[in-house]
Amino acid sequence: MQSESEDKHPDTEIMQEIVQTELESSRTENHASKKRKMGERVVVAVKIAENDKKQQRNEGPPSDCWSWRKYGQKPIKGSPYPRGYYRCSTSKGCSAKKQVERCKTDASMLIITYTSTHNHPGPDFSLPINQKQEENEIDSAPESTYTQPTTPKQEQEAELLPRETPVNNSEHQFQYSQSPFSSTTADHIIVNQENPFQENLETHAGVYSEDPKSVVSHDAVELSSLLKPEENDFYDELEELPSSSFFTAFMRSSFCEETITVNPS
DNA sequence: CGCCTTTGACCGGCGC
DNA sequence: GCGCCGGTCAAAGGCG
Repeated sequence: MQSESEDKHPDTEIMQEIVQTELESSRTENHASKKRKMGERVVVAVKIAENDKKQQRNEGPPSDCWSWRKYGQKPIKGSPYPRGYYRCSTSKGCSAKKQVERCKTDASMLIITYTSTHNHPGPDFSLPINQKQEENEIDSAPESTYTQPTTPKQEQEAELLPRETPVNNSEHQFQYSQSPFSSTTADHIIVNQENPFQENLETHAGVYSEDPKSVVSHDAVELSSLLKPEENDFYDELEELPSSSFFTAFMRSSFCEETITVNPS
């Protein structure tokens, strides 16, 4: 499988996506007690093109501007498809990981779970080396308090949006460090609306910030309709997310190139 | 030669 | 305490 090496030429046709997060930690101790300790997670459901043989046949993860190295694969109980474990190989020491699995009821749907964060700018980023180093230093603290998930989807979405949101310098740098994106991916993305992300921005991001539950459940319905009942608890949890959660912040950052400040402390 | 995937083993968390 | 399960490690082999 050389799908990773073909990363820069994604075949993935992204038709639909649902983004959700889980918060780690003491604040969600009930959840934490149920699941293993894990950092912030961002789950992205990606529908791949039906004619995408590579994606259909195998677990070739949707491409993005990061390079990922597979470090494991495990069959998941209750799912006919294995889950692949990937680690960011763009930068040594980057703790970003992702898990790729298929929706068990819809093989064309990939469930990608991002964990941890990239502690380095994206590969195509035009930041000067010394600036990258600075950011690495800044974010080198293993359990950085302002960790926020970085998803390639985020990058792709951002690329589709007009960059009309200037932010102040330091924040902008951070945003880049957490959410770099490459122009090499966007032209491969086919969406089923003229500007779905713009619409998302208007219809989702705004609502998320006010009432995440309603939107989350709305989106969850779409995916949960594809899932077997036992998978729905996944979304049940989601609905319990605090409204001021990192999820809200993530959604904001996902749909617009705005700086977010995640500072739990 | 370096980087990647594959795959079985290992480990720790969790439920019973 | 035990077994199940998910996540990670690491050796081996492949590929460009």
